[in-house]
Amino acid sequence: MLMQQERIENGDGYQTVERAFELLESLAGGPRGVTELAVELGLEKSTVSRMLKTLAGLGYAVQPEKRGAYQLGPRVLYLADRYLDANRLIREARPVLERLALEARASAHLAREVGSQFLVVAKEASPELIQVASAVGGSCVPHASALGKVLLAGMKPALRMRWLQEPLQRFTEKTIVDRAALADEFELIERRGYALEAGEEHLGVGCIGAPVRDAGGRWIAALSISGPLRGTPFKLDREHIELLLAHARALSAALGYREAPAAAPVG
Amino acid sequence: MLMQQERIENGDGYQTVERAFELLESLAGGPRGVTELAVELGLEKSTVSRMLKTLAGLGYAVQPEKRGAYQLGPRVLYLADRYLDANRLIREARPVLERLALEARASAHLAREVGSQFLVVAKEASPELIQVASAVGGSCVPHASALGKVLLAGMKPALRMRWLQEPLQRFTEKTIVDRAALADEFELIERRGYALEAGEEHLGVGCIGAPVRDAGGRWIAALSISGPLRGTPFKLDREHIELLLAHARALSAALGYREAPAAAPVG
DNA sequence: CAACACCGTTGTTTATGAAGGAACAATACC
DNA sequence: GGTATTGTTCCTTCATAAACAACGGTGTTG
Repeated sequence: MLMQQERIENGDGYQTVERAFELLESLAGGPRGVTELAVELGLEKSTVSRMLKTLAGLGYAVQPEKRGAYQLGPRVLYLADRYLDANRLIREARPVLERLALEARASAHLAREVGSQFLVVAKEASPELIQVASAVGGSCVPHASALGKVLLAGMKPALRMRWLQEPLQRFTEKTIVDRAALADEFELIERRGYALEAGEEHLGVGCIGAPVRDAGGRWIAALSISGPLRGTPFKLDREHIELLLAHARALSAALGYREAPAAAPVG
Repeated sequence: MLMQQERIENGDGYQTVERAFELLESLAGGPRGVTELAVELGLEKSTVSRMLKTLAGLGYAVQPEKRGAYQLGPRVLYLADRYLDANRLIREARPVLERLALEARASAHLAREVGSQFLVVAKEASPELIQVASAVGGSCVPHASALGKVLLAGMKPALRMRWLQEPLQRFTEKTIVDRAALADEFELIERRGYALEAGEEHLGVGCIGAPVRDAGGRWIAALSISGPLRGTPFKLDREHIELLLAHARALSAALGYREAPAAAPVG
């Protein structure tokens, strides 16, 4: 097969499979025609046509009408359904996210460490018209998002180091790129039990993050609410922090975490 | 590449892609090792190992620990999320299914025609311990399930014929395989507005199906409750039929369907 | 109404990239 | 400490996927 295009990262990994998923993820953006996709991905029309036919045969794509455009097929639901079945965290989180988004009038997200990334594994969009865009399955920045900072703060310092080895990218003037300042930040988050982020990743967008604990008390995931800092009811204030913490505690409880009984008041 | 195994259906379709998805769907059943999968699918260990690495690189599989077994990755959630975004029917159906399953104490399903199949596109498991097994993304039998019969009953007779061309498979002694009897059945379903099925596909399992209508009144999907005919509160009785119909009407209304005003009583 | 432009599909050919087989490195288990 | 089993990596080979061009539709336009 002649590869007229540049093949940069071909260390290993099945080229054909990678292309199939590229195609599928393009389809995820809405119905697409063969020619359109071929141009978008720099492939041959015939390749795309045959690939889509394969995907359609498997149910991961559908072609509503003969000789027409393709779109995502319902078989993707099967995989997701099975994934959720195996992940108690996400299953338990769904209703919590729904209530949280509604009450906070902000977008609610759940993230956790998967492989070597921090990924958003569930979300509920804000009921407000204006909301921050995000996608399930996307990754989040370790040092510049409330979700990432909570996940890092919950790790043993040795593990945390491995996440902060690479240079810390600066997204805005508020991004914390100083390692000493970040260390203080983690200490603060661990002590207070929540993280704040105001424009560190995107200017004008704020986020509050809180840990989700498993039965052993470990911080295994992060729950957050986020939204524009102006124009919606969402604010980085005490009320929203308490609301988030309440729901994070509820989710932790659903996972079997029992809070330590409050210390008896002295005297 | 030497294909020592029989390659029966290789008309077209990318072999590598088909294998990748076979692998993924195997993983959907739970964590699997490389060797295990290789045996299960009749592939070479090396092939499976490389394929899984590719899938892991894309996020569709994960290997929780080095040199360990693989499982499904969170990227599958992304595709499903986008699919749902594009499908108002399923989005609106989810809360309806939840309530319906809880109130009927039975499994609730939503099915529709996709490509050339009737597929379950959403479900909510029964709150009862004993429940019928089913999977989102699976297909349902046109002539022997309540879902299938409702979908067929809602079609124009000409279209319906195309679904019933092949010989009608008999699953149990109750399966309707006589075409005249089936025609009567469709007429009945259309008149009553719901379908009953008792052991036609699996002995001991019953199902009630009702149509979901779009704004134009067309039957675009089928909603159902199903469960064992003994051992749970689920029954094929008037109470459950009315419950299902109420939720099906609610879903239709959410999709913009306005019921015709009841005819004024005569006299 | 014919000519055109566009789309998705389908042959055919070729060398590329995936499959095979075996050896390799880690574990876990006697 | 040996042994069995796991997942990974080499290397060779040829079957397979990519390219390219021609085809058969559909809708549009002069």
